[in-house]
Amino acid sequence: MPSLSNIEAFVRAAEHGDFTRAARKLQLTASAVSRRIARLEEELGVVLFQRTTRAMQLTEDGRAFYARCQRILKELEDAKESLSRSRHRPVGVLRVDAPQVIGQLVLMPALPRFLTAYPGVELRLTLRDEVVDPITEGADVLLRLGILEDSRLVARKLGTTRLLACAAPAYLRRHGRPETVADLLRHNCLGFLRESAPASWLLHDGSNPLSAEPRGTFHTNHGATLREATVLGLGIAQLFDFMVTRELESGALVPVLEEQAGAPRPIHALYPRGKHLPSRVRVFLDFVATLFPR
Amino acid sequence: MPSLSNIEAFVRAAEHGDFTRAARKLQLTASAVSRRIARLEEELGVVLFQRTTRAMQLTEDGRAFYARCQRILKELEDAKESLSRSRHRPVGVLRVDAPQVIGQLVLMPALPRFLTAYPGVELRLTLRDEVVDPITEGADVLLRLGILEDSRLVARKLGTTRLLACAAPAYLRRHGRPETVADLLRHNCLGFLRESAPASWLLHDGSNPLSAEPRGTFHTNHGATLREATVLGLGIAQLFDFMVTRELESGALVPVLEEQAGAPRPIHALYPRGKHLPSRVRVFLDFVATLFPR
DNA sequence: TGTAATTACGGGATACGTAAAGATG
DNA sequence: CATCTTTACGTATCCCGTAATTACA
Repeated sequence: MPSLSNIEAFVRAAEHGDFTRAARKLQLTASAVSRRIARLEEELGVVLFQRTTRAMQLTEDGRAFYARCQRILKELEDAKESLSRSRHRPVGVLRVDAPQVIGQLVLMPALPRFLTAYPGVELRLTLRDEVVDPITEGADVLLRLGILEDSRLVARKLGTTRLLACAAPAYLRRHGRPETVADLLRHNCLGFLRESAPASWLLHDGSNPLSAEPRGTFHTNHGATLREATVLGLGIAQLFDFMVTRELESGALVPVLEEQAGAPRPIHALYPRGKHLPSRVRVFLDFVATLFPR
Repeated sequence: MPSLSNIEAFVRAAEHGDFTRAARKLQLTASAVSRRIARLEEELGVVLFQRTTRAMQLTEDGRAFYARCQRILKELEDAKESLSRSRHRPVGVLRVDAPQVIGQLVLMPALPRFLTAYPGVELRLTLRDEVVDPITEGADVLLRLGILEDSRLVARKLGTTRLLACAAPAYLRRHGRPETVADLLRHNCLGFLRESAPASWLLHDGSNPLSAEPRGTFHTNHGATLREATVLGLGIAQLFDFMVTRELESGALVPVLEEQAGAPRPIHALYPRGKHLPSRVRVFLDFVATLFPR
């Protein structure tokens, strides 16, 4: 791999047709430029300049290489330039939209760290589970569970999550522990309300995915509340793993039908395609990427 | 200017998502990779990776920079690759076509140096002054005086030349020295035969270019012979400067009407546009470029 | 607890500037 | 003769590897 500083010396020398002037441009001595080019020639195994002791001109190899190097140097300049635009201290309004459970249970606990690190940022966090048009919503970043196809958006995967059926130990002592999906019919299955109807549980039976309707005595559209109901022993609920990390550790909840749990779903951050991202969006994306285990 | 080795470390690390594996690929230690990336980040003033002590992932800045660097590295690879194809020892038939005077008086004296340097090259040199189609001719390189427009060819400028009116001192003693263009009518002006008619002399009178018909008693289509006729005192002839360097130094010829000499004309080497040049062509182009003073 | 990134340290290679030499227009 | 490239030499810098440290899974 040739060194960039050598290439730079070569390009400047080719431009000026003169090592001495190239050296001035590069804040170096002519001696250094001469040696850089000699090193580059050695590395490439090719003569780049035809020299006399007084002057020099490009060889054909030199011409071909020069044209390419010029482009490469320019592209590198561009790459640096586009980064430098991102070095501003992030400021301004940042609109983030997320599902309630993620917002309340994952985002919120970590937010003080983010807001302290970037005091110039004003975060407007909307939490809701209805699917609305993300663009007309006017959000800068959307967090979404599962797969969302939208060619206007770039999806950055943050991690994966699974729905786990859980229950309180007290509930299981009273009602027994379901061992098959069919057993669920004899249990109080709590559902997450979507469009005012409980959402189906997603499971699988060996090889095939299957869904089961939660026919229990309590349903809510509020994730944290559903979790509390489960902890209190009201029944069995399907909850996202990140919602119950602490409860599983402490034993407040235990998993049920683990082998029949549904497929893992990705968690994505979505943001507009194309144009250069404002700093506040960039740093927020980097921030949320730290919140989900790989 | 960031160092390429740092960029390379960054790209490999981004590809593998892992400093340790990147280090293996690069035949380095993880420590070195870590420091290279740290240096790069410092230079750019930007964080490229989000690290924990056990893992790392790209930041948004890192992603943007990665995409560009990948392209840059690939282009550099290509540039080296195209050079390496030129490292073969030049061999094969090289067809060169040139005007007679250039061939005989400039090329020929230097040819031993070229042919000794590249013993694998078989040079077929055609000398003629008729303008024929250069492509159907099948030449690899054409040397041409003046401007030749042909979009199928690349023109590389080798130098410039001027037509100088010259005469032998003995001739001038006998016939006097012309001081104006009009004086030429009273002199024996020797012409270069083109299409069996003497070519006009190209001069200028102060600001405007003008041509004069050489109405003398000897004309030839053979440059060296025209020069010899002039040295022998037959008359005045317009000769290219490179034809008479030695004669002017030795005093065998002296310039006449120097102020009225025509405009300098470029000397070009022409070769096919596009495709990769064979080594024999490349080295010949570099060789002829040394034959004419800048 | 093991693995992976980081840091401290010492040695060695590398690349610079100064200065002198060589060469060409 | 002046200028530009190259080379010789001494030095300073940079960068690597080894090994110890830290932190996360």
